[in-house]
Amino acid sequence: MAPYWYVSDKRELLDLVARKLLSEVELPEPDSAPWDERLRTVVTGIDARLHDHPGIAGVLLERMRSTDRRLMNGILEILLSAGFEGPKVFLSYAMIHTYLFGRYQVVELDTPDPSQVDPGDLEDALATLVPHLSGLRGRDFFNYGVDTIIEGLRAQLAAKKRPRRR
Amino acid sequence: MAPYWYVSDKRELLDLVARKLLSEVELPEPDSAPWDERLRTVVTGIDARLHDHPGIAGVLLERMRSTDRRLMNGILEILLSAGFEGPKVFLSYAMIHTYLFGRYQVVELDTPDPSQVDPGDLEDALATLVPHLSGLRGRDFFNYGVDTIIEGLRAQLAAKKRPRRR
DNA sequence: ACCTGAACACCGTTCAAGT
DNA sequence: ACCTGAACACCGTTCAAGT
Repeated sequence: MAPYWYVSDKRELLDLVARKLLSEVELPEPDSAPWDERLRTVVTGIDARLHDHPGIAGVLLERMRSTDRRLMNGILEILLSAGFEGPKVFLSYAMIHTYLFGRYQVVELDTPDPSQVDPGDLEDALATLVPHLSGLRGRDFFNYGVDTIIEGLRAQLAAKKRPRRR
Repeated sequence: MAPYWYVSDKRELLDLVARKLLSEVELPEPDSAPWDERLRTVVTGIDARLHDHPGIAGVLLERMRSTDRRLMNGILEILLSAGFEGPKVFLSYAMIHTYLFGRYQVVELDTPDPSQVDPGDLEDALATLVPHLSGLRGRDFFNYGVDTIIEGLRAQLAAKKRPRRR
């Protein structure tokens, strides 16, 4: 019961834990590398911390506010240095935030036992793809997701400078 | 208490609700439009449903399994038609899944009242950006996120065919 | 076969009482 | 100032009893 003297809520307690956890993540020096590499570095650092304490990801996903201010600033600055402006900086941040912390809410998809799946069902895309699933690890999902987001952001930057395609 | 006769768990009950909800989402005809447009259509359809019942998003985020099989297949087929192969199909699906359902876990970021933020703090990227935040709506986050993911996926497809850059 | 009501375990929170 | 223990409300689940 003692914590209740310091904190008014369980939520608030978890916020503190979350902040503490993220405060240990290092931010790369501003000019140490191009923006995409720096972004990958921070995001990987965060992910490493979450890996050890996956329960905390939920707290962070829910409330951007409880994200360590220093870290959030660090990411915003990387995005600014990439060339994002105004609202785009936030839109980009929110996307990264959602993916990064949302990941840990997804229970490592329990593979439907390949032998259980009816392989005759060719209509069923899932069934025919199941064999590929067993080789995938959490790391693969993370790397692919981060790659895709970075490429997507790069495209957004390019779109700003050229005539729209859409 | 009656539900407990049909279902062994609260979780299982919510799974059924989630499936029912997604079963109402329409899938575009396979050749009706290019893959990216079709993807945007499904994803927007899902989002519309979630918008009315945001509580369900959490269930879907947690367990890919409880996603309506028909819908998941529909998305996998769109990805296949885009040119993704083997594991990449899943990696791409997982990314979309995480973002789409994760979104609803993020409480609409409570803007730190602009007048509260110290504007003198120029070190603080967040503080200087706050003015841009007030104009942003949930729709904006969604559209930007989906755009970015689609562009990211397009880049992944292109990377497959050309020599690697990384 | 299906529903109801009472009971139980569990957990977040409060509060009075301790030191 | 800070901690402890008992009490309470709330919720998921069980189970015996109803129809």
